[in-house]
Amino acid sequence: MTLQLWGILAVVTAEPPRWLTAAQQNAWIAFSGVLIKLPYALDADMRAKAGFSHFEYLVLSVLSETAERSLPMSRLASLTNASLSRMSHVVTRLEGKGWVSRSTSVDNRRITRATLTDAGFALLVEVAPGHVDTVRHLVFDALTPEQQEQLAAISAQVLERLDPGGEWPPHETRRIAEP
Amino acid sequence: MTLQLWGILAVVTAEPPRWLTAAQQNAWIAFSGVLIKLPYALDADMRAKAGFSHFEYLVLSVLSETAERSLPMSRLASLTNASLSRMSHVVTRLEGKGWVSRSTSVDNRRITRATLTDAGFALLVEVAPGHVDTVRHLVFDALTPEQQEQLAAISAQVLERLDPGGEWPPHETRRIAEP
DNA sequence: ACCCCACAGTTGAAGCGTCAAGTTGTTCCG
DNA sequence: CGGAACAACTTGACGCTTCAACTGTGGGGT
Repeated sequence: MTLQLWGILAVVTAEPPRWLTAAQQNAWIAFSGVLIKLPYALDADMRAKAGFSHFEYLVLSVLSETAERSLPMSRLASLTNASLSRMSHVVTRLEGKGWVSRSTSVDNRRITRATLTDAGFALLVEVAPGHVDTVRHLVFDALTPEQQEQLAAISAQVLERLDPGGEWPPHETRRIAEP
Repeated sequence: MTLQLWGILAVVTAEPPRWLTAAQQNAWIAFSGVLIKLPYALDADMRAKAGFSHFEYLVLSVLSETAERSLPMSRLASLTNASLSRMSHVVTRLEGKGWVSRSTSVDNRRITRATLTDAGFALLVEVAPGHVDTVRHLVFDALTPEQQEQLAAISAQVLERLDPGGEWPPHETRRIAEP
């Protein structure tokens, strides 16, 4: 097992500025390992099984859960924690592969809706169970039911710290007010 | 708070292939939010405070913890969970900024050692306390001591799943044996 | 000695995400 | 009703990571 020294500087400066406790250091070393490896593993799994990224899967998946299988770009972006710009690029790619189509909304022509095509939906049905298996295998099978609940609670509390109001995608273009 | 529907396909296929329980879904939705937002937050914090990425900080930090403030490239890569290629590029950049220097080892000329310069070390001393503050603020201050230990245990168990033997960087170039 | 192969690292192109700057379209408001 | 402000996107360039190929070195075998 490769040791992971994790952003904790061994040199203790003169005035210790509220350092981490030993227990916290242990927790942090292990946790940050998970933060790196788990997303990588999920992505690699997706690419191997389906030939596209975990994020693309997520986008298709979110679309599939809506009634019309379609969403405005900005809603899709915020649901997947992505910037609008990123979503635009991703949808362009997905469009190229024929899994999603774009269309401007009739009632508000600023809005572009991304819609899951039948091909995209079929793909998803094929791939989803395997992905769920992977998640279960990598995460939940390693944990007791109590730990699963602990994880939920811990995650919720940390999320609240990360994103108190709930607004996420680091704010997009905002025109500067000229004096 | 934006709801995050998380890779869980609403359409239940004919034969449910061992789905996730409701509790597991809750845990997964929250946890995957953390998986996305926390790395982003750490990186953003680092860029704002120091002008470089969290990963670069990590590299400098790991070097600073060694006796000689230097490591072979491959060791540095595996300690930071990076590929050798990535590390090579990163060290090139860090070298350009004057924080790290490269030198080929005398006893084994295949080996390149990356060494933290005095400037790099000074930088680290300046930046580290603020980073630790951020980690504590975003993670540990949100948790009770018991939860901190739970997080450590959960992380360790998941890590073992992700990386049973401990070998990580998804294997680099391996020359193909011709028949 | 010689050859083969594994090891350690580098390099360049391709892919994806971010950032800043556009383009339309809509609303607010005097 | 006319323009300023803003909202919803798109686009292009740039930076970082990965991937595949490449260079150079160090052991073994035979």
